[in-house]
Amino acid sequence: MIREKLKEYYNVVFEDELIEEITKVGTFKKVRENELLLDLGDKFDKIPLILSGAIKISHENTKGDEIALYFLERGDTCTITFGCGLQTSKSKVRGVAEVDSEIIFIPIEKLEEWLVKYKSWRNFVIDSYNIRLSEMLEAIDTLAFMKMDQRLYKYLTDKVKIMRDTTLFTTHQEIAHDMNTSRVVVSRLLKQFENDKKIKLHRNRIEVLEY
Amino acid sequence: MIREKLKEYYNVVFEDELIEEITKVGTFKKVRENELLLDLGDKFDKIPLILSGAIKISHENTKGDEIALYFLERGDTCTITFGCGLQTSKSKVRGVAEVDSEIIFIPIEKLEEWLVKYKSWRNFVIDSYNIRLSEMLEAIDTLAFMKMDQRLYKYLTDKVKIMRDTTLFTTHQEIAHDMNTSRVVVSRLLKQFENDKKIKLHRNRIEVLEY
DNA sequence: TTAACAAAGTAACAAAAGTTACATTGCTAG
DNA sequence: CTAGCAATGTAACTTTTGTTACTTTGTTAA
Repeated sequence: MIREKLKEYYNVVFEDELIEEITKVGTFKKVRENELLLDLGDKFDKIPLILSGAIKISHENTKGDEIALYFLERGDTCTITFGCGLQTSKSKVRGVAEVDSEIIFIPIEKLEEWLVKYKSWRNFVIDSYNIRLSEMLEAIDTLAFMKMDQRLYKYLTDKVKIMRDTTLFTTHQEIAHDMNTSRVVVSRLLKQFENDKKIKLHRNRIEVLEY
Repeated sequence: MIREKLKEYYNVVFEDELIEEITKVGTFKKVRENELLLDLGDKFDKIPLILSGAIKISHENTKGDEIALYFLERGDTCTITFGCGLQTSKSKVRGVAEVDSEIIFIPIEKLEEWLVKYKSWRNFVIDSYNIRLSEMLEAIDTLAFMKMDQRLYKYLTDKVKIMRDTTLFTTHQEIAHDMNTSRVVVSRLLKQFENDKKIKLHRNRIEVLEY
């Protein structure tokens, strides 16, 4: 079953031989929407390969404030956890399934072993790291240079792309939480967007008209 | 000469055989304070190994606003440039020598070649990436959760650690630039810190008393 | 010694974001 | 069909940050 899933989603990415190896040692898991995959402080000794769905990665400081960083999608892996299993260091991020998702987990020991054996794995690891660094840079960009209204609009349009649906099922409170601001601020700005005909507001639901 | 430098700074990190390889293909460079090493959009096909000094890595958006991300020090490499040489992607960051520094440059092709051959290189690359991701996370933390006064104080104390000197030779304008805020805001907060006996202000110079 | 200039100080105001408090609305379980 | 409740709307206010404009202070080169 894993073999079929891999061939479906990773056929161009990995060599046949590597797909066989992953089939041997990988474990497949379906996760439900809102399921917690990885919490802060976890010692995570598996490499996740996302087959389908979306995982929201967020970061929390010592005071308990939280901010959403980025989403993992099909073809992604969570490089930020690569450090968790190897050394004594523990996860600094949280991963929650945004929608029902399918994941294959690979034991962390294979990370290095396969770096030696498979060119496609070397590319995958390096690419994954580079993509993740880019995403972090984008998050920094957003925080450093954008005002709240721009950040919020980016949040909405990014989510539309991830969910592949112009209707977002979420609450103002949840958005505020993801952006580390207050519900009132979000409601105020969303109302502005609605007046500007960029979105349409409903209870528990936002239609994004322009994106 | 490179061999001696490497043995001095990277003896525990790299296997002897790898040090020989680096000696063969690496080029040594001394850079002066304020020298630009890597600019936005550059196609950078070298891996830098920092031997001494400090390189300030900063990020600029399309509008020209800039923000300092972190410093590279002895033992560090700039993983964020690993992507620049390989694909068509170009540098999204800028690197400027904060003080006189010594660097060895390695051709980017060696990145993958040595992943296969040397365990110490695999560890170095993975560790470097993980460290960089951590630093990025810290930058996000600072931007998302801290008020300007805390951010500024962190800026000062971080710099004291990097420079190994409690006296910082800088201007309010330069700090404002690094933090993407205005000079007036920085001056105002610094004056507060001085009143709180945390620092002492001079022209072009700040003494950090508590850190 | 002093003109010139960069750096720093500061007041006054504007804009953005956060907070409090309460009203209104829409959904759902009984 | 309605009580209860979570979600949303909104006003009023505070705090933080940014901006403008002008003054004062060191430093340096002529």
